[in-house]
Amino acid sequence: MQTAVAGHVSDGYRWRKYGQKIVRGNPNPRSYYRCTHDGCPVRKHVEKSSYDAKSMVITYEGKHNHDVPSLRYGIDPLPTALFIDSAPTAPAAETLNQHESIGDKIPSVSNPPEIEKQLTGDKVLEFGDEKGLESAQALLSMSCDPSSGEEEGMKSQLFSEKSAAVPVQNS
DNA sequence: CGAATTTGACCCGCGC
DNA sequence: GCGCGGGTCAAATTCG
Repeated sequence: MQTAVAGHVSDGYRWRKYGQKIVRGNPNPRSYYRCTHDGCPVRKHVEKSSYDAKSMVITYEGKHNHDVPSLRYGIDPLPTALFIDSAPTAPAAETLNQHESIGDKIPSVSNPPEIEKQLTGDKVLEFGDEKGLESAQALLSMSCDPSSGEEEGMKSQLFSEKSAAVPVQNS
């Protein structure tokens, strides 16, 4: 599954994975993506929540200085699928400390995907387990897309020129 | 053939 | 001053 992701437009933009690393406090690997667009400095870090494999933390750095390459995905607002927390990574890290030995428990807990079904709606359900990650990125990114973005309030949190970590719940 | 993903190693920064 | 962690870059391999 190498050439599947980049070619795939998760949020209207194309991302090239340039690295992956296991970070302390998270049993799950963190993936590093960069926008493949010419001259676009945007970077994106994607990692699963430390204790909830169904939650994803997507951190955006920078802002796209170009238009969306292709918008053929019905960019409908999916606020219900978006979970913007004011303190995204912090709680995750703290929670992790409480479960030092959850290394084996996490995978077990990731079985019941019913909760996110209600939260994420239908779109995410179309994706498989791993595909779900991409769907999360799509949902997240679509909402903060500069072209479709209308709510400056939300844009401020996600794009403000700073990094925005957004925990997304999906399967 | 070209583009993208994966894995490993190296470098930089921060904390103790 | 040393150690640890995080992040980025580069090379190799694989798929479309």
